[in-house]
Amino acid sequence: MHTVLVVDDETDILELVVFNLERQQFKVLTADNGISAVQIAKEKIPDLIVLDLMLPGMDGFSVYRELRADPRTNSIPVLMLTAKGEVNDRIAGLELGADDYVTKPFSPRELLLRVRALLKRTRKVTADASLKSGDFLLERNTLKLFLAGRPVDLTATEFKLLRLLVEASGEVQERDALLREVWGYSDTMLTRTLDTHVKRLREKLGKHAECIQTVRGVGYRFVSSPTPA
Amino acid sequence: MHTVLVVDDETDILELVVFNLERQQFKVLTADNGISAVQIAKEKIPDLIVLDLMLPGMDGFSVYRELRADPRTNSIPVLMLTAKGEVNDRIAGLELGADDYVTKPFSPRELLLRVRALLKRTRKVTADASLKSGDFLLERNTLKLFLAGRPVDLTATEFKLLRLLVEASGEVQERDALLREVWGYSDTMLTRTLDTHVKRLREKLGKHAECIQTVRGVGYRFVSSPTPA
DNA sequence: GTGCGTGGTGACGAATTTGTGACAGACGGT
DNA sequence: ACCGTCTGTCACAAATTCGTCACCACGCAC
Repeated sequence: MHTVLVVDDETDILELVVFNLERQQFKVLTADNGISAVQIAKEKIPDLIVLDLMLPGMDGFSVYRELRADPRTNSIPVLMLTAKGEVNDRIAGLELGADDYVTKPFSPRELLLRVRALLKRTRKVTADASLKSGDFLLERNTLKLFLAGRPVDLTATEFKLLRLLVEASGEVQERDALLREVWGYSDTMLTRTLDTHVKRLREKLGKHAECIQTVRGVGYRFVSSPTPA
Repeated sequence: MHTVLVVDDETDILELVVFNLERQQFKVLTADNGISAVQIAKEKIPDLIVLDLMLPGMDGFSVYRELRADPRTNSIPVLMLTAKGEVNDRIAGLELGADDYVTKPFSPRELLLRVRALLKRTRKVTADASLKSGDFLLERNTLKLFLAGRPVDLTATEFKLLRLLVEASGEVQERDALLREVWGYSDTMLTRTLDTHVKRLREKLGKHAECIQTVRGVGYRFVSSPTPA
């Protein structure tokens, strides 16, 4: 199940819909009027935003720029939608960084297909904007950690470290890379510094300590749901 | 730098080009005639395939299906390209699973932009092409081996060894070569070290142990589907 | 069957790599 | 200056990995 924010002028409302990838159907979840689309996006963090460029009294492009400016929304794929079919406009949209661009008139089916394609493509990247497993919640965007609802204080270094690990969730991050990215280029760091910080992170992660797996001889890896062996 | 395979009829050739994401330029690498596009794709494993549907004497859709049918190419994003501008055709393309669809006439710049967008989106996914064959899935980044879905932890050396074998799937790798590439140049390794590691690998491979065949007097060979012969 | 050469196996100790607790300096706020 | 926190470092413990060896098993030629 995916959440898609549709910023449209057809109905003159902003719709937060759930898109069922299998059944290929939209379903309106909430409909708020008078609230900025950008506002909603930042709160709801949808998986995809369908942005109509022909908004009344509003420049679609500037909405887009706002979305890209905020860390919470800047990685959400955007499908632009417009009546303008001119090549120039299509280029402008794509050049800005839109992930796709559909021009009216289009069949609902085509839009659906493009949405599906986009969701499929970006699922892994955006699906877990915030990682959750049980009482463990790591907000990727704000980079705050919650355990059982309670926020956990992370120091700056721990933050950087955890962030690198989480952003490459599932992949092994080499010790060298971590040292370089967290502490800057330093060959001075020949010691157990990294290990110590990993230890401290694990302490704060409590029973979720296993989420940070050590890969001997290589580095560390973050996994949301630790698989035994 | 990305490799893009362009299957086009404009020039009547198949072009393997390198796409410079920063400078936004294509550059023809090789141009072979008379060779199946699918063939090239399977050999070169490009990062992206631009597929013209209006190939002479050839159905673009069937090329597409062939690409999707092979494990080596089935994860490569495909951008379809055609003169057919009808909605139905666009739907057909997207429905098949194409990652994008551009209709002629289009400005070269727009194509470039779409290519860039696609590469950007799929970079991370395809960059770490994981080796797959049968039940095997060897993820380079993760340093993990999946057997029928279940993760198997490999040590650094085991991984190097298996990787070499799998990458040359089907071919015999000589003992010397393996020793050299895994352990560096070493004539010191006159012992049973390689054998031991092969043994350990086979243990971890479980019932797939037979996939690593020993070729007496020469070396080892990896085969995805061991033939009893 | 016997003998030779090559590969397989289990065990073991050394080497390498990580985890841990403690500690002292640095930094910032009061 | 005082105090608490954050950080890097160290010495040492614990955990794995790795190479080696002795020994066994198998295939092949005779």
